[in-house]
Amino acid sequence: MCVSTGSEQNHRLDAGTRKTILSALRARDLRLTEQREAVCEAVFGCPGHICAEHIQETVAASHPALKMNKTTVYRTLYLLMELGLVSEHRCGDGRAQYEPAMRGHHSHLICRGCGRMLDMDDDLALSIAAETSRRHGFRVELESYPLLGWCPDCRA
Amino acid sequence: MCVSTGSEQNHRLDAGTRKTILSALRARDLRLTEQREAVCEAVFGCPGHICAEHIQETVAASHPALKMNKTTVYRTLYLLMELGLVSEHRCGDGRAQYEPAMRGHHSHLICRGCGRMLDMDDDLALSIAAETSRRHGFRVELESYPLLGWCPDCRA
DNA sequence: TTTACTGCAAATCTTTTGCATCAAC
DNA sequence: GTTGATGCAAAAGATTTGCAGTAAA
Repeated sequence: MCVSTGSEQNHRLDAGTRKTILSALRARDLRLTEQREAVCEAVFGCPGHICAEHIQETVAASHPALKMNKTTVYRTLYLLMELGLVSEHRCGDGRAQYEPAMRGHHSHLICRGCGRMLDMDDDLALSIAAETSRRHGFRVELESYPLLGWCPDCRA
Repeated sequence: MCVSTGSEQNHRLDAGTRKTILSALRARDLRLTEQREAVCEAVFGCPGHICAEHIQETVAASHPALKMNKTTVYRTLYLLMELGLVSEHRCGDGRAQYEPAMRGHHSHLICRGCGRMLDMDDDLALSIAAETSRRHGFRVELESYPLLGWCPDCRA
């Protein structure tokens, strides 16, 4: 199952995001090809998480003329992770989920019922992180990995 | 990588656990074969979580004469889950982890560095759930969805 | 003209399934 | 003897890798 928390948005990358990606690539003498840009559009344009297969489908829909092999999707995701631009979430059914690494500095709650993504209070997130660190020495990455559960509407 | 959080204990099943398993099987007209008993010994004798491959290794070590196919391990685990005796956690690297279901509904921390799965203090998990509910009306499912981050060893 | 990037196919790795055989009640 | 359980091999599904060809600087 691919988790996407709303309608698809296959627009272009916004200028700031594109510039960030471009300079991260340039710093390593790497290139921003059409395929890479299309993968970025899919990942950065998705409001929630997106899996490799869904990325390929999204690109196929928004760039019908562009050849896009599944291997290229995986290689691009790996590269974006190395660059620190995208984070990977391997959980649940065998499919990894991807999302922008810098998506907000706030944490999210994702409802398993309606798929809605809620923003968590920053100080709640901070206190969870602080307490987990204090007790276990473990640094949770709440910004990258949302808490899943049930929203008030779906708790019924 | 198989995650096991302590030394191996390949004893027999304790009488109470064995009886629970036996009656769950009998209630469905199923049998407690040597293979099934050996898988149960591995899972219930492991202080932490154990993966399918590690179960097979454990059984091979403790029951050298017993034939034990990987398929049987998976089928037995599936059965034990159906019976509600074992729970499965698919997270981190592609390998599912198993543990006795009645070992409490505790929550986990998964390290993005080494893939290790740590148990979270129950009262920490409870207080996170309570606070998230109080502030957002959101019921987090920490038992099913672990927190990801970095363990003490990998924080360096 | 060098070096990166892509597509294709094949390989991996974990888990599942089909089927014939075996064993428990 | 039924019916359930196992082993083996092969399939399935997601991801990775090898390699030759393509394209960007």
